[in-house]
Amino acid sequence: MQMSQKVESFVYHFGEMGSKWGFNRTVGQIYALLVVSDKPLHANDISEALNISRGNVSMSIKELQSWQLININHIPKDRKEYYSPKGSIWDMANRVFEERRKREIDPTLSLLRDLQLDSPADESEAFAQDKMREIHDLLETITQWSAELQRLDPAKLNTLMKLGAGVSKILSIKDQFKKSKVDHKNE
Amino acid sequence: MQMSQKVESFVYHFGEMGSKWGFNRTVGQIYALLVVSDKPLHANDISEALNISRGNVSMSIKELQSWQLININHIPKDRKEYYSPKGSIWDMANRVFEERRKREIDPTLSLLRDLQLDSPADESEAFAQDKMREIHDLLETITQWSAELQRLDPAKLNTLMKLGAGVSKILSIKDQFKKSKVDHKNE
DNA sequence: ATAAACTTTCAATAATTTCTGAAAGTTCAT
DNA sequence: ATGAACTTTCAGAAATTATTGAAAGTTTAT
Repeated sequence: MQMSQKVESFVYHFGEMGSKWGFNRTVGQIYALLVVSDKPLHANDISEALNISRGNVSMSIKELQSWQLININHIPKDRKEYYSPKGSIWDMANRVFEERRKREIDPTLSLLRDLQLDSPADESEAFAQDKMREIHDLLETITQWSAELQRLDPAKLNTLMKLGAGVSKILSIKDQFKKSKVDHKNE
Repeated sequence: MQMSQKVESFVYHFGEMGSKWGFNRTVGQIYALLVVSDKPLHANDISEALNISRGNVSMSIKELQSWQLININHIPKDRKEYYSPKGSIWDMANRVFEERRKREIDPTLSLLRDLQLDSPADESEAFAQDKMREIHDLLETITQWSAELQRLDPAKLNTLMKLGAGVSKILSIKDQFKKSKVDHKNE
């Protein structure tokens, strides 16, 4: 399998970035390749296109499955497994956020909760525990927000953004709304 | 310098997690230590508390500076540099988001823009380019949203969350508001 | 100008992560 | 039950990333 110049740039770039997004280079490349392919690919296609060993493809596919990022398809009369990306691009982003949250935020939240449990032994420990609580609260807020954002469908989100209406604008609309209700009462 | 048991757990955990958040173990540990310390620390304090070489402390401090996460303080009559975390916990989170955006999203956006420039050579390239555009749009939306969120002060954000009002709730308020304006007209 | 008290640099080394490929495992048709 | 066509596993090799510590650099006081 030959990649076009464009696809190649994309795939390699995604490989480099992928490692910053929580999975390794190969996993990133494979996923990128699957996303821009107009048909599902089998392991040998992938191994050949990306010049990586068959074993590596197998491991990476497994990793992608653990992130729930791919589907496995079968073609009648063909014993091979064909892989394709699961869901929309928006779904992908959600999965990645979700998975990262599980791996990176949840354990921290749970540790911080534990460390709050018993009371500080002295002044400096009180200070430390206070900071830990701050971080805990922040992480919890972030977690809640991201859950909210995931609940929104992307079309709605996009329309809002395109209108130039950011969160602050929405918040001010909320204020106006409250105000407007008060005005009603005062009429 | 001796760390209390609690601080030690926190610092080591932060070290492990740090590596997932874009900086390495040592950098994470140092930052965590500075955050929970009630006074600024100098390089030897850090080196001793964390059992890492003096050189490593120097490199890591430099890294933290590049993330704009620490302040350098001086104490009269003392030649040493004393380090402390810069800004609030919320500021820290913003810095980390911001820095990661620069390193992880911006380069991708710029590549994807470039790849859109010339028109597809064939059908399959058209498909690929279309997917790339989708990803581009998504990343742009995320970037805009995160910019908006950063503009909000944390207190406001927190109050909103505590009220149980997520984004979707706010959006529905927005709808009600629009509706209410229409009602006015029809009155 | 010197020396003391620091910080920074960087080549060598250590630790960690990723990748390969041969061998073992699985599934299916006959 | 066998073998063909696949996939998975995993020990060792390769690549990458982090750390040390000695030497060089900087700053300040005298």
